Amino acid sequence: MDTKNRVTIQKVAAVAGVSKQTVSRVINNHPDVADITREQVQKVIDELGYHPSAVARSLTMQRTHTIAVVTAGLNLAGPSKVLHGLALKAEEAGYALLLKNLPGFQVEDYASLIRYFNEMQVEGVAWAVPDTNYQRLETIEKLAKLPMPVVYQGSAPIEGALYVTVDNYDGGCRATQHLIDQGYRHIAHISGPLSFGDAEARKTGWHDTLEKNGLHPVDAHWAEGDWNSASGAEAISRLLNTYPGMDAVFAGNDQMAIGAIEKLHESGLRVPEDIAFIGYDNIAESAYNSPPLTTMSQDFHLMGARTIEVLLEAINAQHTGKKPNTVKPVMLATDLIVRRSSIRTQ
Amino acid sequence: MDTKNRVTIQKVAAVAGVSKQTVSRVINNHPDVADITREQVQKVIDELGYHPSAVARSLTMQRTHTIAVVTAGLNLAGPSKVLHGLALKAEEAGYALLLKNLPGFQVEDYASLIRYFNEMQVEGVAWAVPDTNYQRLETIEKLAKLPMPVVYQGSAPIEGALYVTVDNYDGGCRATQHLIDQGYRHIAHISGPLSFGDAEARKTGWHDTLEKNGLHPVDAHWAEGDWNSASGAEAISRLLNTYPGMDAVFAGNDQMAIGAIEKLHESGLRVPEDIAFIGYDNIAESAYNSPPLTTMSQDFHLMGARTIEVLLEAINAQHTGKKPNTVKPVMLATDLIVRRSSIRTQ
DNA sequence: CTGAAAGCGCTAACAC
DNA sequence: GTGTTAGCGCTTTCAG
Repeated sequence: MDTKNRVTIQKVAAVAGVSKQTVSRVINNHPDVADITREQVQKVIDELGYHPSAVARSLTMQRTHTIAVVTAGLNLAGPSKVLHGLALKAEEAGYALLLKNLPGFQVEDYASLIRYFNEMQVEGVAWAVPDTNYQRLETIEKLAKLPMPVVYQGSAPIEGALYVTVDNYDGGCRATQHLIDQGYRHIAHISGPLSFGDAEARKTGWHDTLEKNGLHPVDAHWAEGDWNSASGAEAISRLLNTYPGMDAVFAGNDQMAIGAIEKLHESGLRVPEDIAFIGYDNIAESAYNSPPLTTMSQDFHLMGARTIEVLLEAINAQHTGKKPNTVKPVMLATDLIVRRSSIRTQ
Repeated sequence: MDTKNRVTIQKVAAVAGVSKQTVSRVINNHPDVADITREQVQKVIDELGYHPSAVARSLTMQRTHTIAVVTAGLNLAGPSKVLHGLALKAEEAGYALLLKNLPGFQVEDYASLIRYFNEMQVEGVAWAVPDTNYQRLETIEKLAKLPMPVVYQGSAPIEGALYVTVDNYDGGCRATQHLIDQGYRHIAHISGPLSFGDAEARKTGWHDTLEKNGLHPVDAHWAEGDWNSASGAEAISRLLNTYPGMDAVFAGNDQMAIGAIEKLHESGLRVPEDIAFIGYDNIAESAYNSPPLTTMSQDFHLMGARTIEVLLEAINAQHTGKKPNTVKPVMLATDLIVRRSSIRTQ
C-alpha cells in the first residue's frame, strides 16, 4: 500500500531508542551487541515490518550480488532448461538473477547490453544465447571491455574466454558411428540451420565420420532444417529425391527427426525397417515416439548449473584479487541413448 | 577490470570542469543546458566510459523499475513460454526482470519470498507458478500485505486479485464436445495431476460435458498422469482394463496423449480407427505425431505478455495515485485444433 | 558494547 | 544556464 512510507533503519532506531548502527549490527548478526539490546531491536523490527533496503546496501557496499543472464529462444526446450539450471544454482548461491531475453538469436545492439550491465552493476554475466552466424567471436570481443566476468554457455570452446559447453562435434561423430556400427552404409543428415554453431559442428561430425569409414558424403546426402518438426518433414521429402538409396538418417535434433519420421509413415515407409533414425537432445517426447527415438542426450540443466559455478568462481577471484586464470572452462559430454528407431532389423 | 575505480558523476564533473548537477542534466536530457556545455560534458562521458549507477539512482528516486517474476518448472514447455512472453514485454516497457525460479511447484517459504520482494524493492510481482494443491488462495493471502501489486498468471479466476488466466474448464468442455460431435460415445480421460488446478478444471469440463450429453462418466473412465509421456502410456494401459469399451480419449496435455498413443501402437491398436484422441496445449510436436494430434491450443506467449501489461497498469495506477480498481483481470480462450487423431473414420 | 560522523552516487529544490 | 545544499538508507571507520 504505502510505498511512500518505507520503514527505514533510522525509524527502527528511533523507536527502539538506539542508534542506527546498533540496528545495523542486529540485522547483520554482528556479535558485539548486548543480548537485551538485540532482543529489543528485533522486536521493533518485527513490529514495524522493517526490511533493509538492498538498494541502499548495494550503494554502500559496492556489491549487488546480482548476475545478469542473457538468453534467446526461451520458447525452445534447450535454452529454457539451461535457464532452469542457471536459476536454481544462482538462487542456491544467494545471487539474484537479472533476466535479459533477446527477441531473436541475432544480437542487434551490443552497446545497449553493455550499458545495461554497467548501469545495473551486475557482478557477472551468463551468456546463454545460442551461437548463430559465428557471432560468438564478435560477442566476446565486444564484451571484453566489461568490468565484470562473462561466462559463455554453449557452442564451441573459445580461446581466452570462460565457457561451459558441450562437444557437438564429438556428438555428431558418435551419432553417425552408431548408425555405421548398426550396419547402415547410406547415412543422410538433416542439419539444423547452419548459421547455428551447434548445427554446423554436428554436421561436420557426420561428414568426417563417414569419410573416416570410407563412405563419401556429398551434398545430395544432407538437407537443412530450422530445428522444428515441420522442417524435418520437408527435409526428408527432399532427401527421398536426392538420396533415394539412403537407409539411415542422423537428424540434428529430435524435433526434426520426429517430423521426418511422421512424414515417412505417411509415405508408407517404416522406421527403422526401411530407414533408421537417430536424433539429438533426448527431449522427453523422443522416448514415446513411434518408434521410440535413438538420440544423443545432453544435460541442459547441468550446463546451466555449471555455468553459474564457473561464473561465481570468476567473481570470487576478482573480488579477492586472485589471478583469474585459476578458473577453468568446462566441456561436457553427450550420451548415446539407443532406442528402437536405429536398431538394425534385417 | 577495475571494479574499484568506477567512474562517477563527480569525476566526470571534475574533468569537464562543471558541477555534477550539470552532468546529471546532460545524462537525463534536461533542456536547461547550453549546447556547448552539453557537448563538452558528453565528450568527457564518452572518453571516460561513464555509466550512471542504477543503484544510486534507485536510491535517490525511490524507484527501481524492476519487476520480480516467480516461476516453477521452467524445464516444462508451458512455464518457459510464458516466461518468454513476460521477458519480452518487460524489456519493451523498460523494466528489468528479477527471476525467482522455485525448485518445486509447492511454495515452501513465503516469508523468504516476501523478504526478497521487499528488500529488492521490486515495483511489482508476476506470479507465474502453476497452481497446485489449491495453494493459490493461500498464496494470495500471504502476499496480500506486500506494498507492491501482484498479478497471478494461470489457473482459475480469483476474486479480488489481479490475474491473467485461461479458461481450462471451458477448454475441457470443448475438447470433450468435439469428440462427441465426431460421434464417439465412450470417452475416457487421462488427467494431469489433480493437485494442479489446471488438471482439475479440465477434468471437470470433461465430466460435466459427458453428463450434459447423457453419457455418464464413472471412476473407471479416467486415470491420472503426471503430465509426462511416460505417465500417459501407463494411464492408457490401466484404462484398457478398466474401460475396455472406450472409443476415444481426452488427454490433459499433448505429452501424455503422445505417450498413450505410442503405447496403443505397441499393442497393435490404431489411432483414431480403434481409439480417437484429443490432447491439450498444442505443443510443436503434436502436429507431427503419428497420427497428427487434435488438441486445444493456448497462447502461452500472449499470457506472459498480458501479465506484464496488467502489472504495469497496476504499477502506474499506484504511482500516480489512481484507484487501482480500474485495472481489470484477463481471461483468455483456447482454440480447438483439429487433426487426424480425432477424425471419425467409421 | 554503543554512538557520531562520513560517504557510497545520484537527483530535487532552490539559489544565483 | 549553472552551482550549492540536502538527503535517499545503509555500512564503515573511529571514539568513547
